[in-house]
Amino acid sequence: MAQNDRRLEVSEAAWRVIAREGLDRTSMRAIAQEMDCTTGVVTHYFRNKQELILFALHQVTARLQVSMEVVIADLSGADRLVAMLSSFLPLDRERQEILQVWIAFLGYAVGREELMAEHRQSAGELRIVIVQELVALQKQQIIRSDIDPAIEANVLLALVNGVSLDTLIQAQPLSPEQQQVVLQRYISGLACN
Amino acid sequence: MAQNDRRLEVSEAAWRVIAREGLDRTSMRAIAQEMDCTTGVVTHYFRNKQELILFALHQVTARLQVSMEVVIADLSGADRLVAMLSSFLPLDRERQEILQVWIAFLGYAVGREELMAEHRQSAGELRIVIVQELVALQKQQIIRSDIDPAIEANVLLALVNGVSLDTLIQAQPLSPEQQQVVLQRYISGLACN
DNA sequence: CAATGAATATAACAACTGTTATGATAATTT
DNA sequence: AAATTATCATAACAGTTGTTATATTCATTG
Repeated sequence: MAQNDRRLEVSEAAWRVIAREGLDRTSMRAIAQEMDCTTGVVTHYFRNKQELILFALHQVTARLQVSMEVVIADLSGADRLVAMLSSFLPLDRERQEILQVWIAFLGYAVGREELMAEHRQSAGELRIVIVQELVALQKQQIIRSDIDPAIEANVLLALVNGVSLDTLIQAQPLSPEQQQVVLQRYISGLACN
Repeated sequence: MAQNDRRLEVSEAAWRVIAREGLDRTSMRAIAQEMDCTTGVVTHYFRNKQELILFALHQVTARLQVSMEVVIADLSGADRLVAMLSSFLPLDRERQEILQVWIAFLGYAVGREELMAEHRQSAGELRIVIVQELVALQKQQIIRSDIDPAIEANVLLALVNGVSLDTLIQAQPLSPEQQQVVLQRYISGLACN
């Protein structure tokens, strides 16, 4: 579908501007300039700026979710959980850009309940996936039975988000290898004695 | 000093507007209106908006740091580390607002290296404090000697930031009690066998 | 080929932004 | 008491914003 492709082009141009210049400097005109065209294109595919922002935010979460499902396709056991969570870490340039855009969106959502609700929506969906994974690992007696999946899912996602943030705000951040080690070590701590 | 008091008033008014309406809607006029006065006050105590933003950001981190030092004053051992890190968790309304403002600033700093450098500055200072604390605990043989303080400090701060974020973006977030349990449990895992 | 509609450009709109200059008033200092 | 300065209000500025309307070009369809 060519229409959808063009919408994606606009959305990705928006990403680039956001990561490079910040969300508040990402105007309709700046996005158009990034695409080497005029605002006519942008306004033709998106009614509002809010519709554009929302679409771009959905693209961020959707892309992460797809890349996760690809990675875990042929894995099982604890490795599978590690891979699931690792797929959200900013291990390469693309995911670093996604993280930047995501943080920009999150900051923008402060004081905007409709946008914050979107974040909670996607975070909630992801949380459910993790909960199910933990339940499955418990049934397989791979992780301890005294773990509450409903809580541990929050902790695991918190660890991933925190480690991701670390790469943004720390002058001496964890290296990609260290990030994965941290995650792996924590999860191996959940294993049956 | 009355001058400084008035600057703080402006800064705190800015906080309230940011948490309520978002950073991009926090204009000079909005801040003035929040103080029930005109922009003359705002411009009199701050040259630029950037100077105001930077001052408010400093206030956020400074307030957190002071409250931390108060809490840990008469503590020692592992409890001290737990208390240090807990003081950054959004356990009450005030710290929840601080978190919101902090996230708004962080998102605003994406694409603005000068502002991001400020974040890295304060994060780096905090990290050093944690590293020193870990070294001290190692010397007292309270935590394991195979732990690398330089890395573990990042992990601990990542966990705190992640758990804090959890309360913002999860529909079913960890309760204040659970947040502290998570932290306490992780730190007790660092103890000497 | 004609016609319909999509795709893009251009321009104008009012609203809002940070900044600055200018007054007016109150407080402090000399 | 006079003078100076801090404090605050008001107004105007140029620039930017999202939005909208209109015009033009192009492709598709009947």
